[in-house]
Amino acid sequence: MASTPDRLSGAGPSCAHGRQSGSCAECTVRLISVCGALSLDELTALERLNQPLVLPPRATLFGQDDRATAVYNVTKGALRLSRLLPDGRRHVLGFVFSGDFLGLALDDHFTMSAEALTHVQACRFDLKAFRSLTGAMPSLLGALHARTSHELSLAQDHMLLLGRRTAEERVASFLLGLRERYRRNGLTSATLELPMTRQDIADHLGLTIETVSRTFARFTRERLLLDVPSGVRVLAADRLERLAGC
Amino acid sequence: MASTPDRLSGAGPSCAHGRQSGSCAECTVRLISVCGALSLDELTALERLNQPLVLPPRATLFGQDDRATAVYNVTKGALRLSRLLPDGRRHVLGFVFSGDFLGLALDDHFTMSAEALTHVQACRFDLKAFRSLTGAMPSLLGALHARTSHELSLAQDHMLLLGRRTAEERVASFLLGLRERYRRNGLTSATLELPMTRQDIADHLGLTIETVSRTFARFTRERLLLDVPSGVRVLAADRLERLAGC
DNA sequence: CGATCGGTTGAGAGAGATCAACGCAGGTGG
DNA sequence: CCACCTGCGTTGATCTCTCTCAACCGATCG
Repeated sequence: MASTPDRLSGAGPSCAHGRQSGSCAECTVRLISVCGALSLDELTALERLNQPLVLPPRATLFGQDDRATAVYNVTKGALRLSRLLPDGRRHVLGFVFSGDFLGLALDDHFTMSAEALTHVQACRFDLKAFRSLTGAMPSLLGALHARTSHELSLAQDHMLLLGRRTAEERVASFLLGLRERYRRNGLTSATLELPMTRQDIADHLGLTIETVSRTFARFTRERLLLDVPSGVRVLAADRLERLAGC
Repeated sequence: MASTPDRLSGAGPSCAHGRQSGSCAECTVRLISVCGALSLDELTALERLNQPLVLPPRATLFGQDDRATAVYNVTKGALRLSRLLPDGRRHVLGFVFSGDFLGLALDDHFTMSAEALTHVQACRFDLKAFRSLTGAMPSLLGALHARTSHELSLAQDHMLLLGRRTAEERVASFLLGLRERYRRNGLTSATLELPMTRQDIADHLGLTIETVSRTFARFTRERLLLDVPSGVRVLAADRLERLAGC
């Protein structure tokens, strides 16, 4: 089946997605991104700093403990944010999609790595230049702060999930959260693309790959999900919501 | 249960408490707080907004879903930040001590409640006034952003703990984290005050009260800790660190 | 065609949850 | 002063959900 909008941006023939060819003002992700907080003048200033980049799947945008020299705005594709422990255990902090901003580090060093799950397009901004820009643009700083606060809130939700929820609730909640996110980004398809592996999901939900696999299998067996290539289709969102437990 | 023994008692500005006698410039927690980012002039402007308040133990500073009308800077005591789920499960997001700033909400509504564990003193700032102040003071906004970013980073650490660590590692890591925190606040005693209950710790670490109690008992049995009134004394920080696993 | 990777499934084990009993301190009221 | 209650913590016995270990499948690739 030829699925509807394939990934997160239109992929139209005009190739006007992302920022590769058009200007920031025409950017498809502008309104859902931090850039949306800027005036046209400010946008132009920001645009001068933009160094467009593309990444193939599996490429690393930045690594844990790397020196932070830039911030990024993703315009196409998906990335995985993860932390590795000395003993090999891994935690996937989350996934990053079109319109998401990333790269803010505490003390000029990243505490996580970002790896492309798909073909990725992003705007790169040199950190120093970006810093001086935020200094001159309170609205940009405000937008960044709002975004960070929002992420903190999401992190708190996730802590509750990790600390108090069963495997079933975690997977259901993950799927619904992803759906909601795609929806906010303009993708309303019932088919959930899952660019990440089962292992990624497991490391995100604090489970093992086997438990994730079994839970997906059970959901499919119980007609909550339908397996489709490169993702799943949600058949019974209401029942899934009940399972997720709020 | 949601019974609140003492609701935030009206603390008149004339009362001799809060950060009362001294000025912000002399405040003991200034240097470890957001106020540290301000110039003296800015500090004076902030100080005019300050409504000092005190809370007895068990009092609620603000409740989950309350309308956010103020932000706070804790100058004395400890509070617990928690979220309650419809089904009764609770998650303790963390604990707040002297020098900590709290009250930032996403959309003017809190997503958590804050309850005093001890006698608490805090500076209250009306949200509207505080907002207009941050608008005029980029340095304050920057300090807030830095703080939120730091909290996000802590939340990410905690996610890893909740998702991938054993009960023993969680408790050890909790104790060391608390010790480090006290230390940064100038408290170097080997005795760790534990103003929170075992249940609070359990809800913070994603464990049950029984598991927390058993783990404390094991640590005591193995001479890692010594029970003292209202806390513990760390006897073997090195071994505790090994148990915490980085 | 073997090798590798991602995913699935089964059997058994174990860490932590659950259920239950009990101890102790502080408060309250007779 | 004692009886009673409540909140907090500890400890024991048992259960169960998830992990661990292992085998296997299909797709992809050099």
